[in-house]
Amino acid sequence: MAKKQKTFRPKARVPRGFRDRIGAELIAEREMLERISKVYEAHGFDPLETPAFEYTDALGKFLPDVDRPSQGVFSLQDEEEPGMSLRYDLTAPLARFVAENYDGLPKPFRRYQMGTVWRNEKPGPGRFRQFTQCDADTVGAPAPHADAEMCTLFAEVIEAAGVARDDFMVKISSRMIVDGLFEKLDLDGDDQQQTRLDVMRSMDKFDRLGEVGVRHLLGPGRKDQSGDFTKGVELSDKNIDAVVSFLQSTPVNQNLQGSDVADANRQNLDKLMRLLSDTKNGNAGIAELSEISRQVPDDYKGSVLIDCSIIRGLEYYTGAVFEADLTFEAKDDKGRPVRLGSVGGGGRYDGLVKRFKGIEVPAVGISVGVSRLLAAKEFISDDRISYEGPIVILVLEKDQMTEYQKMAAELRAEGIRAEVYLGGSNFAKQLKYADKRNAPLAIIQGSDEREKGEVTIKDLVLGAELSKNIEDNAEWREGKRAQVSVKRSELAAKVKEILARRG
RNA sequence: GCCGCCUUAGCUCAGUUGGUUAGAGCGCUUGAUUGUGGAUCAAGAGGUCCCCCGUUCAAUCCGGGGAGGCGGUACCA
Repeated sequence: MAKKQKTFRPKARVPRGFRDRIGAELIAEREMLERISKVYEAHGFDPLETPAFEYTDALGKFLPDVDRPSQGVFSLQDEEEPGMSLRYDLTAPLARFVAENYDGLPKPFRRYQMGTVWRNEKPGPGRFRQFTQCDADTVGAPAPHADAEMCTLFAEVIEAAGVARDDFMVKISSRMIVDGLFEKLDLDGDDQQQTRLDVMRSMDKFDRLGEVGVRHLLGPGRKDQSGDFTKGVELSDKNIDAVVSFLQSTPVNQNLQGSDVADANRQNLDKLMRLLSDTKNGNAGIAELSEISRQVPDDYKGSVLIDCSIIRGLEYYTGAVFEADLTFEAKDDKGRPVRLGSVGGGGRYDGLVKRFKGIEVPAVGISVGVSRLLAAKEFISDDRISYEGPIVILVLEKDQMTEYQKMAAELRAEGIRAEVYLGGSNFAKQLKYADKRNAPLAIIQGSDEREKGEVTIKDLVLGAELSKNIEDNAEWREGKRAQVSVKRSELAAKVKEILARRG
């Protein structure tokens, strides 16, 4: 009783949190990366490539931690010690590279790097487990000059990526002034590390949860709309007031531009002075922020805003922190407002190389989230990113294949994408194929044309335009206005002309 | 990780108060309009009703578990 053997068919599916990308999206990303790296190179940064894998112990200062075993990192299960993991950012590999090659590198060492990173986290909308980052860092240069350059660089890069200057803002703050705040609140004891972390986490949510939400988090705790409860930090009312007041140094939801930014920065620094001038860290932080913003070139002063609610990388950054935010309003397909938010971050991390070398090496850098920028650009320009397919040369007579290939070669020689139809279908199907490929033109040579020494060039874009006003099939077929016949020898020149006419 | 909602054709969704052949629109395939995309017309393909277990004479529908998706929240170097 031979039962039919069931053949195993794996389910064809992309792994959770990952995605396939094709055509237009890849081309758009490639162009954006090219423009970004041009800016980095113009500033003197050299390209660097490091492998996708690093030894796990090189990856981060939280890894492999006891209480959080490799959380968020894809690791190989292997006998090998210390084991390898996919990099989750480009900064840790940079620190490793600098430590490994320290003696031979020019100092300061300035490199940019674009590459894929992986994070083993729960995916969300616009949030994937594999994505591209584009970083620039200066290693071995102290504040504030290098920090000021990073602010300018950030603005230049985002502008180069295609976002208008009024549509984004580089926000800066400093970990030192937050430390100043902790001094002021008597939270600077060695035994209060955890409290400081919790307070910073709460502060980081200011833009999303607002004053009320943050007050709950700092106090008794907060219940979200699904009924889930987040434990609070249980600060005193007086301290909560102080933290909130600190966060509100910069007015939120107010689109500042140009000289307004300079005013806001001045007011902000004044306020910080009143609040924190009697603290050691606060003073140092204020001086540094003030100097950084002073050193930003006039041209970009309107794009660099001091904003104390910027927190970022809790245990990571030691000085300035940056964040690039999009400031324009966007709506999704259903007309609901969309929070576009941050398209990049960065800051000063003076402790990273120390993990490897034991010596303090000051470093500062930025990281641009390329996919976020791409998504944002789709909101800016309403028309979807689309690109033209190749010109398709139809095959009407199979024995003329060599001739068709010759036509394609002639077009390619002029720098025009062209391909000969390689399927097995009839005329109408071939045109349908060309249509689906988004081909601008189709090249037609059947026996009629061949005998006259001609080719027909059909303008598919114009044809689609004309068809809108035609209901009748006979008229649609007869009215061959969207095509011209030219001498065979003039093919390439004529195609070029038609494409140029359209722009 | 935690909380809530959802899962029926390639896509968007109907539907079955538990019953034999599960539907629509769009898309797709084929054909007609004698060598022209669109429109029109005709025909057709496509489903383990997310998966597993249970209740039942009978489960796409009820119960339990799991997976995936969406939203919120936590973490985010």
